[in-house]
Amino acid sequence: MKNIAANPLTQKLSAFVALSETELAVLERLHQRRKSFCAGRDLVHQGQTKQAAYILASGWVVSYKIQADGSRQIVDFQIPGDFLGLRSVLLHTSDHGVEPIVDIEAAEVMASDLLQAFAETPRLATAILWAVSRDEAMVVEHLVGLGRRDADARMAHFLLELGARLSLVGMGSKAGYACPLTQYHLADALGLSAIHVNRVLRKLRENGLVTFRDGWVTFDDYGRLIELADFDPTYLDQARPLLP
Amino acid sequence: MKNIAANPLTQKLSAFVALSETELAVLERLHQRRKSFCAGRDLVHQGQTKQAAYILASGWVVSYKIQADGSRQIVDFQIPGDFLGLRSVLLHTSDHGVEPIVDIEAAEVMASDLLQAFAETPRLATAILWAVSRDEAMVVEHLVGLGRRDADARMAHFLLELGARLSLVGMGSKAGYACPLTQYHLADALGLSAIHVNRVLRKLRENGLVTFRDGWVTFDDYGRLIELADFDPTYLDQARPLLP
DNA sequence: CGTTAGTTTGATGGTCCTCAAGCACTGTGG
DNA sequence: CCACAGTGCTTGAGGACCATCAAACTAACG
Repeated sequence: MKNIAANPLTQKLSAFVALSETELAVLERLHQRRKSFCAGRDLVHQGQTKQAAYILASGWVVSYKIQADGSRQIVDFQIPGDFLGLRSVLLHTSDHGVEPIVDIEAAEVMASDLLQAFAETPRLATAILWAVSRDEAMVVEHLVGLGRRDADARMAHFLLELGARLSLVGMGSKAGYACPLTQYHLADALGLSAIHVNRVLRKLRENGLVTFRDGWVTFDDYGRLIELADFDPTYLDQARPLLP
Repeated sequence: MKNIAANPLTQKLSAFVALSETELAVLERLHQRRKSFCAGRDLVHQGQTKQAAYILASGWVVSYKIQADGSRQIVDFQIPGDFLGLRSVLLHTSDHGVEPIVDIEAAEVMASDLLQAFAETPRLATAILWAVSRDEAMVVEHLVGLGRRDADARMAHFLLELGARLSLVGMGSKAGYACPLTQYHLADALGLSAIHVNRVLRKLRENGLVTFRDGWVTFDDYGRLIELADFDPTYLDQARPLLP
């Protein structure tokens, strides 16, 4: 038996599909072309036409769009095990920018690598498509939050979802997680001003729900936080494996 | 030469890929299992576990999520040529509801039909993946609008995007388009109250930008509307075909 | 030890929500 | 034919939520 959680993508997929030796090997092969990028230097520029897709191996990344007036909307954060820039490859042009929040390592994957892997192992293909669909579902949930949740519920939901995602790759639990985001990141993700983010965080902390401080998120009352956020982890937290 | 625009999906894809006879035939075959559904009766319920995917042949459809407090957020509208419920098939459970706005016709497609079509015609597979990626890009743009645009720009952007999509299937132009949506639909899509939607529409109309009235959208000043909305149709309006 | 990035607090005001009510149009049944 | 209910559109008044401006504070870093 190999080391099951050699990389975070494998770990994530293993939670939902029992992977065979062959499939584990294919996943490992996808991780070969490792590259490092340092924090703050855009990995992909908005509007860039030629680029590859990546699998994030370590570190945090942010995907965002800049408006004409200079304001920024963060679409999603990527954590280890997530794909970067898949859509950009298909559209042949990137509609958004991608920036490492901390120094990261990522494996470059060509469209051809992926197609070959799919042809070899159909079950793996299904697992990866599941992961991509899950990412899409998260974006939709994010959209709902921006449209129909007030600032408190939005923040609560965001912190809970991030916690659930991190748990899947062994970087978090119902107690909390390490988090390199600044309040400015939260503001740009949640469609709020950084000032209001600060007030919301204070309120949640004073109400004994969750603490965001010194690069660490602590759930003080997981149950009440879920209630406030109307958080339904179904789409993240598949109860049983999708494939036999 | 066959009738090129036998169905709206073919018409949409033809704008970006020169399709061969074989590919046209495969697309036609996907449309075989036609079904009709009447307005207002949910096609897919939020949380439903078993269902198929569809290609919309005629009519308008809305995808939405209902919150615990009863409020509704519309994620997207589908128009002829669009896919319905593709993600739900992969996730094995629907995270959103799907409701026809008017009486519609849709072709049911099984996952297996799609996979077979992909295997037969790789170029068609790429074209369809492009269409799916474009849908995703629209959801992202919608998210940005909710997070970072004020009500006026949001409305302007929405009406412009819809116009561009409809033009691709021959149902609209830079002059305007027929539109069966109510102001309540707009409110639920844009994260506003119906009352505020009404005021915004009045303002846009009085400023000579766009008129939304009696089931018809008329662009009174396309250029200024684009400027107000910061609308960039790149992601919808591929300048040159993606494939030779 | 000044600079910079990030956090915190206060004051003021605008955007947009909520409540309330009226109007126009359509279809229904007495 | 007319009362009626239902749906969708329109307008007004008051107020909540959150943005903006201004400024102080901390910690890290060269």
